[in-house]
Amino acid sequence: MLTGNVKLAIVDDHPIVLEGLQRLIAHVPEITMVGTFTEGAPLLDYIRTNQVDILLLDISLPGENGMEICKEVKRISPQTQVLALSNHAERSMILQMLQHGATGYLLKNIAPGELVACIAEAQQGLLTFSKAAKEIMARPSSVELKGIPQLTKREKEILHWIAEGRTTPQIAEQLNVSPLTVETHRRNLIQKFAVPNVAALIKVAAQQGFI
Amino acid sequence: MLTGNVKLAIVDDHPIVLEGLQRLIAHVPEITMVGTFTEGAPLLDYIRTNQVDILLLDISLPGENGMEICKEVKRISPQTQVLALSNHAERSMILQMLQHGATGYLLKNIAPGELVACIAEAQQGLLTFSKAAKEIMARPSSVELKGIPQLTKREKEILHWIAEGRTTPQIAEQLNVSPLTVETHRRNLIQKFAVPNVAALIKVAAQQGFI
DNA sequence: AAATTTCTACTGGTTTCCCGGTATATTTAT
DNA sequence: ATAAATATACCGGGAAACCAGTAGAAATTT
Repeated sequence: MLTGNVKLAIVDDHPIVLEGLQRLIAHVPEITMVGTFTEGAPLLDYIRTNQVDILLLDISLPGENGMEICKEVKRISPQTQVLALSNHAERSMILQMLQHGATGYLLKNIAPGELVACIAEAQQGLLTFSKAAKEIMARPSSVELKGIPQLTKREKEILHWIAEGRTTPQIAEQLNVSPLTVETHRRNLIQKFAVPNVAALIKVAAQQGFI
Repeated sequence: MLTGNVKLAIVDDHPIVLEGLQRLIAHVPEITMVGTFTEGAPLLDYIRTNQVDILLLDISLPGENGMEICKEVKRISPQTQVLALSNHAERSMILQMLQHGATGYLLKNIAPGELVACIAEAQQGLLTFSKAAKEIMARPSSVELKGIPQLTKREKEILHWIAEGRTTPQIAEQLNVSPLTVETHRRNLIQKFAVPNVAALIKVAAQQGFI
């Protein structure tokens, strides 16, 4: 599966994990470990001047944000494929990492053989997941789907325009109704989502896929 | 790969596609086609009273929103695995469908054999993609990653609290600074994202992964 | 050391939002 | 047919957001 030589880098704050991965990779001639890092900043420095094909990125570094690092990596070096490596077994976390440009998500309980297979897939420019991650993705948690309010057609319409940045008077004009009507809908939206204002409304509505 | 009997339903507005899929599935004894639909509403009625294991859902139905249908299906019948079937070859579209509870994404140029393999994977409760979709997901478009403003630490902090629904005075108190300072940061955020107000700010910031 | 960026803070004014209510047609569902 | 949900609209008032500026202190970068 692996072709040519893969330059691999790893970021993880646990030295043991770095050790283990290094030993593991040593057995695979097609993979060259070009760098191991325990923090984000040195990694970002490294990729500015060196080629890294695949990055295994622990996204739960203390005091840092794995997503930010991922985004920055892709900004500096778009051809680097980032594989998130994490204990976080939550659907929303996986989706967020993908949104930040990750090309795959591996749970830390991954088997060595599976890891190599995933690296190979990533090298070929393919999305890849560990099996456990695939299982999580196929099981939308009931928490995620619960508590999602039912919106009427009109409410969805108005929600959309609010998210676009239109004010109440502007929306009213657009829909040919009274601003007071639009305001009522807006208030109903805020109530249905149980949030204090539009800012929070847009946040939760976006999270729940309404926008 | 396929075990037992899979109850499959399809939604697609092109009769030809329905025909073709039906023919294709007829060759696979483990899959039973329990329903074909050209609109969302009849499908939703059907799943309210009948078991469907896997749903192939065309997400570009005229006058309907595939995401809404997907979300509704998962609400009514969480055990139904929804495979999005589409021509839309965009990363953001795929992510949105996953966010709405889909368990996989297949591009319409999928090979018959691959389709059956994907159905089998979905049946096992695993996330699944057609190969073309995997390729798209591994190539975050530069457009997506470009045009993303650089935010300072303070701005990120304030953005976060705005999204939580806090008002300017509340944030000021929390951070022990003047409300006027918070307002300045807020205005800088609105300017950096080139949006008219906080509602739009939260929308684009959420889309770009800041929230 | 100098330049740039970031964080801080202000004045004064307009618009919009948000809250407490109430209320009547029109659909939609039972 | 009757009940429930939806879309429409209003009043009054206080709080917050938004606009157009200016500007010094602190931290960072060059």
